[in-house]
Amino acid sequence: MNPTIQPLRGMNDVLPADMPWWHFLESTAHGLLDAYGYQEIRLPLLEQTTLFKRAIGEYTDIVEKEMFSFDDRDGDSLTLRPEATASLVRAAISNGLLHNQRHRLWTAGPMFRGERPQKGRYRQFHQIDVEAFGFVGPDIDAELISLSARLWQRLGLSKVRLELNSLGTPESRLVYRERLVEYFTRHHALLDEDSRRRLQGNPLRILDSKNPELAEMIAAAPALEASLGDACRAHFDGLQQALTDAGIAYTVNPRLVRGLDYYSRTVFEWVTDALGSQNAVCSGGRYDGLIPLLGGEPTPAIGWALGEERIVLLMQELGISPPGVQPDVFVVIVGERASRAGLAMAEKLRDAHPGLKVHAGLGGGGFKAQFKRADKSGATVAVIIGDDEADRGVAQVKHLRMETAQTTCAFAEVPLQVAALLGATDGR
RNA sequence: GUGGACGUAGCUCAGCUGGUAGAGCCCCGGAUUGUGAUUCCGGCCGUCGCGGGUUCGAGUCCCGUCGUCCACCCCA
Repeated sequence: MNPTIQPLRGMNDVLPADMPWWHFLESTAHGLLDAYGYQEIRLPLLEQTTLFKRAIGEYTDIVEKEMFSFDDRDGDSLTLRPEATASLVRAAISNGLLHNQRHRLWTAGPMFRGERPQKGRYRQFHQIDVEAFGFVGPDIDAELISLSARLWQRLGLSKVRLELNSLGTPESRLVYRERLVEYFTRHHALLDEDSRRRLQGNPLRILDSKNPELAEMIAAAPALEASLGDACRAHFDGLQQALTDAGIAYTVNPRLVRGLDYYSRTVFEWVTDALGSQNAVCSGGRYDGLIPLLGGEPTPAIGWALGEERIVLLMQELGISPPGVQPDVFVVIVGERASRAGLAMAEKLRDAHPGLKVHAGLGGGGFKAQFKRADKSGATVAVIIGDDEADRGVAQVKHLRMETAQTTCAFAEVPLQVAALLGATDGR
């Protein structure tokens, strides 16, 4: 045997056993987005490296050390997208979607970041990403958050809570940033190593520190809220009012700052305590300034992204079982002559009832083995064909979940009998 | 990127101070030769992540490497 090949670090196979949760999440989200009037857009996985440098910020960790970048044959630097927003904005600009227009868009797929893997944090991970362009007011902020809240509700997800903050405008943030740097510089002796590093690059992130020794000093730091302008203040108030109207609970977390540079005003995060340290399952915010940065007409914009792996993990953690995918019918096939008749019967059932889930008991085995498989498959009804039946042109039809007699039917009668038994179960 | 734990059958794991691998589950077959549970019997499955070193001898010790997990960092 040849040596086996290990998968790449942080790159996972999503196995059949987990797919029901993925489908549940994706189909629920898809349905909800449709219902809210959001349109799907599909984007390339590769973009010019410049896009992310400009959008996310040249000096963020993501761009500095986590991107999968490489040169193509022409020497151009390409990057596997580390997030969707930049690509989506680029696509909107490339296709002229931003000329005095409004758009509600969503996309889903894999993202790539070269981080050290951990549970709920992978190098290839999947996001569902929702963005709205051209809406100024806090109403769209509230709609987007309501949409996410409704998604949790539909998925049966508890143990998530909403945290909210406003970062103000880039200008006011700059002023605040200076005050913060001034404050932390004054307390430089108290800062840990990480925070000293952050003081250079992204001082706002110090507010987010998990180090309990810094808690007291951080709590006394100037509050971002105080440097909010009137317009931002009103926007934030409007959002909170709308959320209260919608009955969505939230807490304002003044220390909630985002890792990406492009956010302004509203930022929010759905967090959980159930997944260890990777506690953010969905986060987003407003980024009114990003589009001109990428060469588009100034357009207000807001969006969020959820991590599919984290949601799936959380659903499993909470014991949420997705809708089953059990077959309706299992065709028990035993014997040489039964083999042909069995296959034909499975097809006949599919012809007669297009939506019917039919598993054919291929692969041989005796009656005992076939019935074990039928039982394990979760099928409701078994259609049984042995050599005996094949010779006589009949099949046995048996309900596997109810104590009723097994009946013998001519081949032609089988679809009807099957439908009758399924009807007895769930009113189909 | 930093610190730590770990990597033995498809899965969960055992294997003490080094002497050439075990259990349970799963799967397959059988228990009056055509029917799903339980029980019982039998069977299949591993180059002990990979590479090197020490040793008469390594799953067991050492080094390297790849991967997983946890915390930090970062973030979905």
